[in-house]
Amino acid sequence: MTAALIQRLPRNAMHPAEKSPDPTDTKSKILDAAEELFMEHGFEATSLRLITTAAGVNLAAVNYHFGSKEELFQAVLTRRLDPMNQDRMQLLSAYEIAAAGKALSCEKILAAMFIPALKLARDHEQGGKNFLRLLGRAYADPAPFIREFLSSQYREMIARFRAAFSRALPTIPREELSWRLHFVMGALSYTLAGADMLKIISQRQPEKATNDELLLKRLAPFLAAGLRSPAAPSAPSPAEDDGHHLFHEA
Amino acid sequence: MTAALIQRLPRNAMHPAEKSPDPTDTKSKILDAAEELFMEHGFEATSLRLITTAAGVNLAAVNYHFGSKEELFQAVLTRRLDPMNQDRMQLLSAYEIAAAGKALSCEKILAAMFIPALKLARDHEQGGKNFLRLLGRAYADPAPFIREFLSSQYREMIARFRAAFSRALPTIPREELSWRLHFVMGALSYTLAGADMLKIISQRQPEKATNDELLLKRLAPFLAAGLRSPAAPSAPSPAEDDGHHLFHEA
DNA sequence: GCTCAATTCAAACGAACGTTTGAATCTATC
DNA sequence: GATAGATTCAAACGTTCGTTTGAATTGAGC
Repeated sequence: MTAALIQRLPRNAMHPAEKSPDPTDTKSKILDAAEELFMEHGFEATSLRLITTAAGVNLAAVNYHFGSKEELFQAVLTRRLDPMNQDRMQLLSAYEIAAAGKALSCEKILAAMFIPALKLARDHEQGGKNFLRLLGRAYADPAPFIREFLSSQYREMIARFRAAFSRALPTIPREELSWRLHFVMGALSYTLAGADMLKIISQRQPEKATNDELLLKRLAPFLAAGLRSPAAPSAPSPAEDDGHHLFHEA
Repeated sequence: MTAALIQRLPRNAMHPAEKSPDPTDTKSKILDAAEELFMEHGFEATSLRLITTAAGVNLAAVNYHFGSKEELFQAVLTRRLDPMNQDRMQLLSAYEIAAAGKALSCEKILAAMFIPALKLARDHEQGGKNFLRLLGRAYADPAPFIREFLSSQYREMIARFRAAFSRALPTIPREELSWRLHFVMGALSYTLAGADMLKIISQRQPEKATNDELLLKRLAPFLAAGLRSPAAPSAPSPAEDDGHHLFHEA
């Protein structure tokens, strides 16, 4: 049984040279096909046979190059998510340096989050266009290995941006800010994931609806207004009301 | 082969009397177990054997009472979603009548959306507490039958609330309002679905984080501020900029 | 207590799944 | 061109899936 642990993996999987951007090799073909199919059908509903057939490679190639279906999914995510979050943090640092010690505006911080995402949304030659929808769906996936992976991938970036927002909004208590950052991430991921749902709301053809650029351009001011809204009192006794007095009158 | 279409279904599935709230009969036991397990693992990853074992019923009972796994999932959703959306629309109507022709505030309209959801979140005896998380995940599920089902279930309610927001925010163009309503639905569903993700952001134990009541109490003012924010110009030429001038400075 | 329809049950069906295997093929190095 | 490692391949593995079947059980109406 211990012999089963010895996987047969390609050499570069052990100590990867980490430079195989050749879009014609087997690994890249698998990643491209998997990205599109995972986005379309979700993780569980996408079989390895579907992926390998679409990629034009042998079924066993996935287990050979990636080890398992789960590791393939993580590889699909990390290929674009890691550079995107690096871009976000670098952009935020650049803004902070340019501000010369002054606090950034909410819009600037949101721009540092959104612009790297937009770069992917526009990446038509690469499959980056599909990736954001896949990412948005991964957020809501209950599979533990996905949640843990995303958690580890996001931890550093979230911490950086939370500190930036904390400086931009000194009057908002820490806990309230955590909630609002949560809402920001939620609206962003849901918006990127659910272009379909827009049909229900707008009840018109979403011809330009898939234009992620326009979408984020409308989302940023919406979120900035919410972030800046005055902090509500910290709700000392929420235990026993009946739910009909939760919202202050306008 | 046409004989295969003749399903063996219980009598009340044809012309249902629609009143079986007995929580001890087979149908209810299946619905309760399915609600919890679908929430925990998602649709694809939850097997009928897991559900029927948890419910303490025979495997074939699902196909007998509901027809198929997909129809079971729809039954799980519709059992609580339909009454909740009815409550929302009735509450909105009550507010509008009480306002005597005057436009409602954003907070009031959001209250009409959130209070029925809160009622479910507090429903501890029933399994209503789990339902909201299941619903939030269903929003992001790529399965066509889920998307079509949700679309049909939400169409009427969304139309009603869009009209209400349109009256509350006369200065916001129709298209911009559609986007913002989309953001509202996104933040709401994501927030309800992803209690896990909060751990990443707050980096503290979410002891009270699962308190959906507190959660929505913070979400509503955040969204109201976003909804009320001044409408941006309608972006006449968004085609060819480089993404670095999307956000106005503060 | 018999009847008949509704429901439950154990068992099996065929299909599809992720993964593994061992041989075949490719490719660079000597 | 022989060698050795990396990669590809067809085939099969064992498991699990949703669904179906036909008999057993239940329960109300006559």
